[in-house]
Amino acid sequence: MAKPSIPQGTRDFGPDVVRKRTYILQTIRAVFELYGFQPLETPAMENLDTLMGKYGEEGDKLIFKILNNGLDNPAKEGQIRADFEKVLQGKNSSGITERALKYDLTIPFARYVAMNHGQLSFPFKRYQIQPVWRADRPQKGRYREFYQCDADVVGSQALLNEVELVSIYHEVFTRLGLADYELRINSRKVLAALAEICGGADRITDITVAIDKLDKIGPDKVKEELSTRGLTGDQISIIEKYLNITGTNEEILASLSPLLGENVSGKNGIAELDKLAGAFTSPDSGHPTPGSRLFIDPTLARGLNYYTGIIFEVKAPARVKMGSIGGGGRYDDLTGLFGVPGIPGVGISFGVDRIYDVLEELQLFPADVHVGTQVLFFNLGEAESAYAFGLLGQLRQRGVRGELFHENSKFDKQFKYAEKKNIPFVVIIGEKEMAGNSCNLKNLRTGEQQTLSAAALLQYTF
RNA sequence: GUGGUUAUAGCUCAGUUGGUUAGAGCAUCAGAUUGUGGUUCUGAGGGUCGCCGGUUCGAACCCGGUUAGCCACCCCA
Repeated sequence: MAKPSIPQGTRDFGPDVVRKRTYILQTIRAVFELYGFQPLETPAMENLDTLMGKYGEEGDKLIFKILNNGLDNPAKEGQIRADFEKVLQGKNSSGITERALKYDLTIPFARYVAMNHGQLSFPFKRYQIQPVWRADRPQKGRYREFYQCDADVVGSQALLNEVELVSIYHEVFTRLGLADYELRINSRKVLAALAEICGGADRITDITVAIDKLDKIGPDKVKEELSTRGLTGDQISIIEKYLNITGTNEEILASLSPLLGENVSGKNGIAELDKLAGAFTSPDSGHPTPGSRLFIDPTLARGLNYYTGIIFEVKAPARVKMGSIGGGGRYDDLTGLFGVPGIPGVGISFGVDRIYDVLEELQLFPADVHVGTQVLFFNLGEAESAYAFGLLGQLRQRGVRGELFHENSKFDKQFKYAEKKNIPFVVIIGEKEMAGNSCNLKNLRTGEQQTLSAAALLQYTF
């Protein structure tokens, strides 16, 4: 038997890692609940045609497809060979594969809303915490199986939703100790206006793909790329002006207006950005005030082309080298893809695995995430352990997490077990203590030891 | 999907131009220590050098392939 292994880009999570991940997930879940979102889960796999074509050309390639069963059925051999020929030509492949692992949580959610819109009361606010899969090559901060935590509101056009989602981001990252995260916002309407002015609405993808790379490749390379994508010198010089816009949020908006304000879409986009950023400038509203962490970034584009309004992207603090740890945006008509038009929505996503890596690197996990067992009873022999076992049972009834060491081993070994499991207290009961109905309680963090009566132990606050 | 790089004990890593029986630290186990660990000392176990093939009298080392990790590109959380 060959050495066992797991598929590329997947991971096992040991006890310590699960505890830390749970800490992150619980923090996010608690904030979602705090804002009135309700849980939803969807299957690991979807029908392939639910997913195909929703994530752009690149996205389609990254969908994990599931092979149909029964391909080795001799009776169907001819048909299957013909189907496989189609696959080789990149055509319809339902004879070979018709299911796939889900690629994100937003499209399955849209599919769910489209299927159940008759039963849902709108606006419907749902959160979803589940793994997704991408057939990407693994590297830093990139896995083939990873968790997303999404919160979406559908059935409402109000900008108040965007405001609340910004508050959620702020609340979560503050609770996680990542107070110096950066939340960048932009509007697809502004980008659409830019495209309309520079060669037409259908150029929006060419333009956004190029300008999104600004901070990575620099302005000259961006101009180069725009040129190879067929934009004229005049158009590029408008985009150059657009890219040169910097400053505070107010300054950026003031510079955008003369450039795009004549365009209806541009005007709307600018007004929405203004309203959203302005919602957090009043210090005594009682709500989280992420004003200082909220940056309008005209170069933010985001790849998913179903976004139509405000778009979000969260960047880890600059002191760690990690890309985006969250993102989202408004989409006018996601369920329209599934035959139910007219349901607008807006949502955000947290990338738990990347957040984990960031917290690890910055050592921001609280020390007590590792505490499982609170108290360990030493095993000093048959009679002693039977006595200890009784006390342990009573403590457990009080909700104290405890264990009795499984064997009468050397102290050394029992201490090391406690240390390894990060158990803060041990109880040592020998012949003497048993006879006196007492016990020794040792705090391993401080090294202090006290002798208590059995009754006092049962009342002790661990 | 493209490119670079790495793979030696449970972990972190040495290993000379290719040369006899592949090493260290930590960890584990046993003992010094019969009821108070983390210090110290002594000893022990543990490796088909990622996998497959080739060159060679001889391969951990050179060559080809393959798998996996890491990194970058594309793209993205």
